[in-house]
Amino acid sequence: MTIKKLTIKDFAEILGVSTATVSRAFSSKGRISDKTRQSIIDKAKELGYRANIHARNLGGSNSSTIAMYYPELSSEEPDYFISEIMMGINSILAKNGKNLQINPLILETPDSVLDLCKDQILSGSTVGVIIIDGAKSSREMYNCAKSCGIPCVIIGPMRDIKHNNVLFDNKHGAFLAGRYFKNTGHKYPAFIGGHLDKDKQNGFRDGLQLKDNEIVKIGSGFGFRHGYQALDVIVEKHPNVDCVLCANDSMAMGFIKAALNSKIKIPQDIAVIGYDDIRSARYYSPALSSVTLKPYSIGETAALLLERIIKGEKNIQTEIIECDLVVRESS
Amino acid sequence: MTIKKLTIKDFAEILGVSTATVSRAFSSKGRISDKTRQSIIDKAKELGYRANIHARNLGGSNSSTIAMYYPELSSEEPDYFISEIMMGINSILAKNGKNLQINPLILETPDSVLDLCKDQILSGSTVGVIIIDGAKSSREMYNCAKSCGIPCVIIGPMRDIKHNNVLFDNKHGAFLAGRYFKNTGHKYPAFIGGHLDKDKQNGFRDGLQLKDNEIVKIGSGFGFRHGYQALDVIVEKHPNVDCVLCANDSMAMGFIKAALNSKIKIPQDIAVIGYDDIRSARYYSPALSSVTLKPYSIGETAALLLERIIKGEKNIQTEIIECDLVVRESS
DNA sequence: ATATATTGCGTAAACGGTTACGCTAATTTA
DNA sequence: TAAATTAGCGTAACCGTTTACGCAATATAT
Repeated sequence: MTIKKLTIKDFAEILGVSTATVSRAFSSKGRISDKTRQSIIDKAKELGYRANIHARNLGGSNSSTIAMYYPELSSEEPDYFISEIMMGINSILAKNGKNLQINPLILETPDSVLDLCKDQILSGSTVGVIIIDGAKSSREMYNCAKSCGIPCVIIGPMRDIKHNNVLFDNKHGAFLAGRYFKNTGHKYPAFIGGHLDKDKQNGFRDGLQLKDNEIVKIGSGFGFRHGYQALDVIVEKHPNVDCVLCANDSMAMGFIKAALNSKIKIPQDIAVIGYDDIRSARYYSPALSSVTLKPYSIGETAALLLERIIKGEKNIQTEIIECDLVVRESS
Repeated sequence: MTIKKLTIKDFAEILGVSTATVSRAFSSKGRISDKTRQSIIDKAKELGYRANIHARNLGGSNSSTIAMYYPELSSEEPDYFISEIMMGINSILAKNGKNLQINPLILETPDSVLDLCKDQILSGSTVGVIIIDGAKSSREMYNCAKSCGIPCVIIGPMRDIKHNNVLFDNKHGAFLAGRYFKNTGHKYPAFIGGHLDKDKQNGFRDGLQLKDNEIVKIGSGFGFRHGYQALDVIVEKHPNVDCVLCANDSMAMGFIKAALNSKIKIPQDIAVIGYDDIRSARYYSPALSSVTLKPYSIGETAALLLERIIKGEKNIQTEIIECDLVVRESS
């Protein structure tokens, strides 16, 4: 049933031209008359000729797929923040005829998977790489791409990388939340988030003008469930907490839901601020206050940046994503 | 800066063996002693030799990337349903050393993009295909994969395809919602959703035991925003509506948010049921009633199915995803 | 008009692997 | 112990492109 693929040789023969001419018709390089090119393209459509991608890449032209690596923090709950970034990236790439290949990097990514990822990069199967920081192995992937000279942009707070990345200042974002709580007269803050959130913790502390030990810290994961469970800890061990910053919006929603279930009023009893401002935040009720990172547009920005690098621009300045506090109903 | 890649020839020469032997060390076919294989693998790790993926594929072995095509209904709002499916798929694939390549099919996908997608399939750049139905061109991609003899599973309500797909019975799901509304004494139903939702509309109608024209239908898109806007239409044109089924959860959340903003009580004034049961549904407040499709596990199921097909199983029965109505606080 | 540059295309050598085939050495069978 | 089989490896053809190079024909400059 599978039809034998038409190769360039067959196709060229039918047309009575050389394979080189056919190849040139589809490439932007090389010399060929417009007339010939057009007639070849037409004929290709008619006969269903398509160049084999692998042969193409082997031959020298370069691939059109971009690899993306993202941390998979939880396997049971989807990460909307990353999903939104991904969609943003893809919206740009698809426009320009590129494909996105996505690779989860779990906390303890097995070597086998890491190997496969490196294969992609090392084999030139990929023209560019976008890494969302967060996994232990993200750094490794970055180094791998770098040492291969493959265009690469990093999304996240990898501070030491000065060029070609899109960075958001989590410390500042959390600072805004802290300052807001202080200004609105809240006294007993809690931070819900994981070990990866040092920046946010510090910013929050500074905004509140408190010491580290004056802030309750709870954290075991990043999903709705973890936010939900955090309420118990607050109720049982820290009942006087009156404001909470969550490291992402999912946790904030989980937390609020648990609070409402326990007849705790949001924001009257506890004011809550989330982080990332995923699309659904404003539709939550109470509408979620959040530090806005605009994940969809982060994705777009990253993709655009990558395309500039691929085109050859050098040392592009890091794009800093402005983060703002959007106060809605939950605080 | 870019290091010259070690080719199989160079590598073989260093080891003092032939390229064939090196190749065999990494493939599962061919005859080679365990001792030689091990020493080659060790040496490869040491020297950093990696086979070029394109050459590999050209030579004859097959790729390890799976292409996924999904409809991009809205470019401004992320589709959590699809994101969750995607994560589910990837969780399985990553475990088995495969990569996922994702390709949005927008309503009017330009030919250029479609071409690129077909390239993937036709060039054998891909071992398998997963299609989420919904875009006009999904069918086209399906036919393309089929005619190339490439393993393919479809997620969605493409009824006429009897084998190798993951199907959910939207008509039944919506029926459950309709019946529930009827049983709980609701009289004036509305359906919010787009033109793609004929099945849901019909099922809803049957569950309600009403005629088509007795149900208000509103719909212009699939995002939070569209749900939000739908409320205006209800308030202005159909003020007696007392229950609403939305074609997905995002719209339901948007709708509820708008209602709450207008002091309309959910579920007392209007009962709302969503569709898909995305992860955040249960954390919404009021917790969203929804027809559960468990998108994450749909993704897992599809990936598992595809792997069986790739392994050679034939005519695997369609996996039917049971849909259930989960009643929470919004209805 | 001739000299020179350019255009359009074909020939054939890469690109970096896989694998059919063949040969020798080791093992099994009778 | 000889014959038959098998295991282990090398040689070289092949996968389907791209592209450097070369040559004629055409366009441009002098």
